[in-house]
Amino acid sequence: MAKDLTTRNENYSQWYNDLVVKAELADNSAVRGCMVIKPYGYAIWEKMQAQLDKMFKETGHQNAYFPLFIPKSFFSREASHVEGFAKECAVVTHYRLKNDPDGGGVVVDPEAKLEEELIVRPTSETIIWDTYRSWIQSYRDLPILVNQWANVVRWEMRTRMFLRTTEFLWQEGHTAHATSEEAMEETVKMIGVYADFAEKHMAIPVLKGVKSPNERFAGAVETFCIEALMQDGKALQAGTSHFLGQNFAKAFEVQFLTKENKLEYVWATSWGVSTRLMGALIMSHSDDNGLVLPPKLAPIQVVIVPIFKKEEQLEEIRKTVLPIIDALKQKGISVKFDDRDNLTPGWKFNEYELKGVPVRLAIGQRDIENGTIEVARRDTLEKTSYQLVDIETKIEHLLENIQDNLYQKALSFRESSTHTADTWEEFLDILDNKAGFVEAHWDGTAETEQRIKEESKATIRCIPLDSKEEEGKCIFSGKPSKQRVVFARAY
RNA sequence: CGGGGUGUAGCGCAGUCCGGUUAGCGCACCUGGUUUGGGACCAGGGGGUCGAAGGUUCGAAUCCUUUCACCCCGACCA
Repeated sequence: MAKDLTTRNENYSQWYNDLVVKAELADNSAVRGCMVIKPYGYAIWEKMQAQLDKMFKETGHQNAYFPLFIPKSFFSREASHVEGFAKECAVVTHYRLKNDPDGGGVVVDPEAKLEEELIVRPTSETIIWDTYRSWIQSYRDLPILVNQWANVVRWEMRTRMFLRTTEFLWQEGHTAHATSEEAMEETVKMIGVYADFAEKHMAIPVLKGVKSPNERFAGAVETFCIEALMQDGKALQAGTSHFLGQNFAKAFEVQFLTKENKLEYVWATSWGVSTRLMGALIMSHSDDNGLVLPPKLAPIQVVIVPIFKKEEQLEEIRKTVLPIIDALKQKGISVKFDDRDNLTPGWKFNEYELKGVPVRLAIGQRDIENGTIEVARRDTLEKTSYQLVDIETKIEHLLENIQDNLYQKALSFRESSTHTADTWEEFLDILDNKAGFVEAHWDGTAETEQRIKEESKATIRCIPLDSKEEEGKCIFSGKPSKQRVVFARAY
């Protein structure tokens, strides 16, 4: 864990930004609130995509693609949906530019005004449900299990790299079902897929739960989420899965004939994760030396740094190392041999630590003579000398060990950062002095939730799926409550 | 939209208060040499409409006016 992360909250944004830039994950761009994802950052995203895509296929889903532009009128079909998104939409009003008659530049051609404005999608429920109407006639057309990889635009007032950008990359699953039960089952299944991905691949423990009505997706009947805890003690919503009921089917008139020849509205779900997961990854594991990547998502899992004085020595190292590289690649491990001669080993060590490469091998004259290689692990920064015999298996196990260790570390951090509060004073004290998750009783009303948010800046992150029934009193109103919910200050 | 800050070489910055040689430093880059087990060193070199526009002045990175962009804090955030 990065030292003093909780005490440097004020500078945490700066620290986070610097890391994103220095590790060459992304840069701010010329466009307000947008960012450039650099090749190294994108390579991590691609690994996430590949794994998620595999998991979607394994659960029976197919990919498809829908338009970027959505006619404005589509948004007004579902009342709470438009209310949720109207404030942050980019709107296309014209389709042409022309030379500025008063100067050298170009201006929007007033002649080219669109009759109906187009909205750059902030999410695709509307355009997809408008399309599904033509795909669905009978129960035999169901279920539809479709996922889209796309970019979306939300004109947020304040942005942060990866966590909240004006344009972001994501996937959005949109499914259509014949029954409520089946749709709910899908919703729960997909939040499970996300939780598995977060824990097994990103090495980030997450709480699975449902959102309070206030925090629900605009247009959803129920929103399931996974919530992760960052090292500064703030929560991050890492993924959501929504049970949409028949809201969108009714809004877009999507009906089907049942076996019994009865006309019924279709049941829907939608679920998504975004490049925000990159932010979660960075903030969960990084330390003062830079990024720490879990082996399963690291574009480079092993880097080999040769230590040499003369070209002949490099040649000798290369001869020793080539079979090792082959053997590692045979095991599906990605290896980089950094034989650049214009940088010193020390420089390279720092560079790869900054970029979070899980395992670093260093080999020089001394090692060649002894038949050894120096192995450094990024998570603990430990250095050990290994015999070259069967090195690929040892590295393979080491990578597994690092993956596991990162998860355990993050888990014990979360556990030690999860507190219970039974009074309002206790609640505020924990938020101000300890941060993290706070388990507390809530009377279940939106009014109380709102007041708590206003007075403490903390929101209900979720009502955990596994939370036990427990009699208690709401920390704010004192009214009776049947279970604890999880509060935190959040991104 | 409020409060604060920053724009000077690819990156990071000094210089601005108090106007005055040819606008400087570190990193990076190029050439040569020595180096290389935790961000090497020496020598030489290239790179700038000082965010933009207007004004004051003999003279503006520096003063005045206007404007743009970005960052941080807040409001906002399925």
